Amino acid sequence: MPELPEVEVTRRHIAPVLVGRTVREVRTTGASYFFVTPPPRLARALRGATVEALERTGKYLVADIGRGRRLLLHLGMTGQLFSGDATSLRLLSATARASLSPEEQVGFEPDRHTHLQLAFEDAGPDVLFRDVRKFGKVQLLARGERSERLERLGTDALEIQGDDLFRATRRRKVAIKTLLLDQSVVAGSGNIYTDEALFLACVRPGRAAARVTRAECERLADALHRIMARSIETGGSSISDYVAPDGRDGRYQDERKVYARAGEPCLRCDGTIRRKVIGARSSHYCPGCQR
DNA sequence: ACCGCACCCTGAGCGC
DNA sequence: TGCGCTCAGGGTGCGG
Repeated sequence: MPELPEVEVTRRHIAPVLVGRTVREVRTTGASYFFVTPPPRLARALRGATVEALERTGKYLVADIGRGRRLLLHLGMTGQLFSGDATSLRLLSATARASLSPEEQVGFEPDRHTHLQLAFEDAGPDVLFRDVRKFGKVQLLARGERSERLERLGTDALEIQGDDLFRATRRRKVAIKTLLLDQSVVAGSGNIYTDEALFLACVRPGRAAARVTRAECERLADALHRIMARSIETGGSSISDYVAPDGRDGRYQDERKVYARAGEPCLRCDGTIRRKVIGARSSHYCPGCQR
């Protein structure tokens, strides 16, 4: 489940493989929910284009493909953007994984979940975008075309200040967890890191947003920065499908304190981590430390 | 304006 | 062995 840190790690790995290269050939799967821009039009625009830059905004990757055009990429829940020479068992189904050792899997054969494949004019590796559940998105923006998706986004999670959070929470009855997941408030937040930030800031996820104090908002902003910066350093969390573009797994999942630890002991007090559904998302917290 | 919820999609894991 | 069920939770959009 890629959140800001996974998207940023992806950007840092894939930018050197993408920027400065000219697309020779584009392969796509058929029209679907995944393609905001219909595949034929996307392929026409990308062929011959040179990638000038790759930036991140919230969970979106935005590629400058020249002549004012931009390519928007979102990894959704199961999106994997990687280089054709990557090696990772995580790129395979569990059944295929069970029958192969890491040494046996070299490179990657595009499967039916590989929706976009770019080959380049130089002899270097292809760039592939695979997404099993197709919650990801690919969208071409023409010169000067505005993007509602990008305009909707709030302050980047790495930049957000306690005061921004405090103002956003006033008179809001929703759970603080739900508000933190709102991309128009905190761009780049996701289920794992909001749970971790709420734990670090000692705020219970189900509490009404309006009841969170200014001091707690300060702690939450600080916690988001620290947790996400640390996750980027360690290569992100590889809990289910996430894999870095070089095929390596992240290691942040080893540092998480509450996410997917229901029933296990709290690392700060003698309590037990609990799981509760808030806003249709599972939340993990320590009832002892988080008030 | 705000809130809760259904929906998009596929695969893993479970009970029977 | 396989069927049917639930769960995963990113984002959008709709009805109340």
